[in-house]
Amino acid sequence: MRISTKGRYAVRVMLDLAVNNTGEYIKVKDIAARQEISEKYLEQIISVLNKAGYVKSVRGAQGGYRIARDPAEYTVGMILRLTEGSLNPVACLDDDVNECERCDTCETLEVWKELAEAIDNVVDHVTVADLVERQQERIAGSYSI
Amino acid sequence: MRISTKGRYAVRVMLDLAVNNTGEYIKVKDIAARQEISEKYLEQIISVLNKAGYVKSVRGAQGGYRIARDPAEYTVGMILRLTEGSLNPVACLDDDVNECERCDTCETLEVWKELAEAIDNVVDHVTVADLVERQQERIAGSYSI
DNA sequence: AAAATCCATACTAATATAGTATGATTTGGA
DNA sequence: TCCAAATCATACTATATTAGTATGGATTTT
Repeated sequence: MRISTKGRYAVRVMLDLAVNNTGEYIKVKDIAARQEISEKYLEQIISVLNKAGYVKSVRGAQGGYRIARDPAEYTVGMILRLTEGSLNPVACLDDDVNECERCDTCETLEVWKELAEAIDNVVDHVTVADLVERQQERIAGSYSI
Repeated sequence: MRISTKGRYAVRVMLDLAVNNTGEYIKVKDIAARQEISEKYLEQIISVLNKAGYVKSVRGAQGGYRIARDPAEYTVGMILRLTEGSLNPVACLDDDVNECERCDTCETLEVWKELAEAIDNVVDHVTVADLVERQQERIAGSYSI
């Protein structure tokens, strides 16, 4: 029941791009340095975000990435599903995979449904904008100590 | 974010033992047949339940297993944590593993905390007795059609 | 003694994870 | 025009996990 680095890093990339968004394009190298993630691994992850249109890229020197739309439009759930695949705790709940014969009489399936709903309810109600806001609040708070 | 067969089968074993509990000891072979799970794989899983005292065993001919205590005393969460390990979505939340240096300033950690709470809230509030009850209701309902 | 059953451990094939490595392509600037 | 800096694409790898299978020992009833 672990979220892999791929999904977690993707969320951090989106947050990083949102926080550091000035309209300029941001280099993978800079994100990698701030987030302490391997550059090359990050390239692969951000490539997924790029293909999905979550970020915009410019190639060549002075190129980089920026977040495509308003951070409030991206939920953690969207980013995780994109990079991790389904967040359902069992394959029986995935639309495409309905191979299980026992579903009609499977008492545990109901539990996995509740679990899936609980998970969705969290990740689909936190946006990248929320994370930006929380971070700014935390930084503001740390000054007053 | 998938629950493995090990954990899911363990829940089904406990449910099977609860439903079929007559005081007699139940053979792995019978559970495996009802649940359509490999006998040998089931042996490994039930062995974990046995070592934790969730089931009682008797060896030799006419031996088998029975559920140790009242089904209401076993939550799905207990069974999953026993067989799967931590249900936390990230290792940073595990008590023993606190290696991450970034935890103090990690905005995403808060999301994983909320997620962990949501997950716990589901699995810790469904007991094996609940599953037994639901199954009996479903069977009772199917007769009246 | 034989059969049935749990118990213990080793092994394996397939897949996923978390990256590295190599190099091609594009672009701004000297 | 050419170089350096960047994205883009793909292949490779080491490790761990998953989902079992295989082998045989220990125990108990018949």
